[in-house]
Amino acid sequence: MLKNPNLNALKMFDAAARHLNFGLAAEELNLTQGAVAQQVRKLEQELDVKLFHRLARGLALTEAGKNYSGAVRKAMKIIEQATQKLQVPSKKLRLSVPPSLASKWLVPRLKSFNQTYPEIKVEIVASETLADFETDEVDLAIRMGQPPFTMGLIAQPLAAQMLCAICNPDFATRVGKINEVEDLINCELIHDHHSQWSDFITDLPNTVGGMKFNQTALAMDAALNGQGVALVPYLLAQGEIANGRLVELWRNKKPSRTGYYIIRSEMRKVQPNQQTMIDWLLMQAGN
Amino acid sequence: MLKNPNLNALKMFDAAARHLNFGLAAEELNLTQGAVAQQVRKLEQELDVKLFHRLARGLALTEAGKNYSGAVRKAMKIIEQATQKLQVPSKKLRLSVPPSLASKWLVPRLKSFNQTYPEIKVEIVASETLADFETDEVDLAIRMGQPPFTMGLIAQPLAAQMLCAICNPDFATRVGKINEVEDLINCELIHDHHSQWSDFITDLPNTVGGMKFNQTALAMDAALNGQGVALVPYLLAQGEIANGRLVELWRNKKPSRTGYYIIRSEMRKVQPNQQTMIDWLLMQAGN
DNA sequence: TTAAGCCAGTAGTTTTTCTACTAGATTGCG
DNA sequence: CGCAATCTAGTAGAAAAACTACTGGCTTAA
Repeated sequence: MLKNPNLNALKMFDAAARHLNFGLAAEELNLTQGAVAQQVRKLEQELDVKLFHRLARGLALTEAGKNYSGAVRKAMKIIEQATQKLQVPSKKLRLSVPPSLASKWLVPRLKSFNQTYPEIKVEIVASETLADFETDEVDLAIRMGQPPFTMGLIAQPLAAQMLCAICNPDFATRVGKINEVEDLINCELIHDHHSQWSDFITDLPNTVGGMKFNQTALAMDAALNGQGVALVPYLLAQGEIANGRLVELWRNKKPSRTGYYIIRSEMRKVQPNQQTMIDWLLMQAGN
Repeated sequence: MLKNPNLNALKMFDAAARHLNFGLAAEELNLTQGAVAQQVRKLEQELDVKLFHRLARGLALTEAGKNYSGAVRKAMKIIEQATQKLQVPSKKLRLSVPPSLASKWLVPRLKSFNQTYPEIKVEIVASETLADFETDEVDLAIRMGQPPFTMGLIAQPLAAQMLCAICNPDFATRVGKINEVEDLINCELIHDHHSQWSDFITDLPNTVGGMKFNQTALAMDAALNGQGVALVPYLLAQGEIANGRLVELWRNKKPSRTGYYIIRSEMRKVQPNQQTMIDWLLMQAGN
């Protein structure tokens, strides 16, 4: 009662105030003349204020009505604009990526994306988990793993895992040529939190240490630094191998369904921006 | 559809966004939790935008929700304020007065009113007709006449008409003392649009001219100027007679119901401001 | 493990809102 | 002067919406 005008009635008042004619206002709102007249009448009762002079031909705003209509018009405009803005799909694109893929693969290439699509504002969320898909409002994600992922998500392969053993050139000359992965058993092996050495080297002594990192990117940095041999997805090392800063000692060529996947929500349909990003990612990964 | 969110649902969204809790929002709006949740859900469908993250305990605004809520809050505030202002009775008081009464009686005294009641902003509408009571949004009016006035109006006597014949002192000495009104028949008679000389002087020759004005105030001015004798309501001349600038040659002492009345609408009830004005007017008129 | 807090969902009732008309008032035109 | 056009007021009844009262499920805190 105190601060409670019926807002839908207010909208009718606004239309009526603009047209100074219930019929035209009704037309604008896809209603009948009676509906608008009735609502305005009720509004006037509710507020206990006369808003219009009813003339034989049309309406005229009262003093109070004039003041009120100004404010109401302003408020309606704000809502209208905000609503419109809401419905224009945002040009932002939030991408959730594992931290190591972000630093070693995505970020170096992102400049080219920005140059090609300057209108798309990319936001990178470095994250390992998928739980944030909803709450972080991520549009797309890249994850390591193999299908099926959680229910409600759609996965599309980006690149196979293809682990490879890498070290820097100096270290490589020290190791010499190897034939099998097992030959590396006596090198300093650098571990990350996936620590998949044991999948390839049986009888790996627990004691044999080397460093351990919680991120693959850090393991790679250590390898670049000559601190040992790291086992990392080929995708991450590709660049550094090509420019000679890393040497590929071995690569797992066995095909596997495990790999990087582009993940998106089943709920929302793909926006053009998102499709652009997906295409670009696939191209960058060589598909 | 395009620019058509249900505004009442928007109000619920606003409340929910402030409390981040449907239950509390519902309490604020005197509704149940379900009603608010339902409306917000519908609003989200309508806009095709998720506004809240539903968490196990409470709500969190989405990115879109945050933006929208800001705008909506602003709009609601505007409406709230405008509505409040609307319901505070205006401190304005619009008074419709016959032009001559305004210039010769009311305006000279208005200064004292303003000093006594500085918080009341008085607006004078000089007008002869009563038709404007509705469309001009006049709070009170003063009119010459006799009851009953138009239906729907309440009249309260302010002062009797009490016509008097006046001229300036010089002119008065020339005329000399008179016993009856008819003695004035040979003077220059000044007429206004009421032209009531003929009510008192029978056999008034049409030809006898003198000046004619469409406002009593102008007739009075002519009399002040020594251009003749005017017949005006005593109320208007009172001041000038008291200060000696006019001389009263004759006064109609016969009582009559015709006079100045304070008129107000039967519809609206008397506001305190209006009562103040009525009391002040009566006092000024000597009641 | 239980209790409490909070959202989602649903069926059914209550309330509101719309429509379709009719009536009355005023204006403009022939 | 009277007829046609234009508008608003008002009303009853139909249609639509909004609200309540619950139930169920999930999550956190004790």
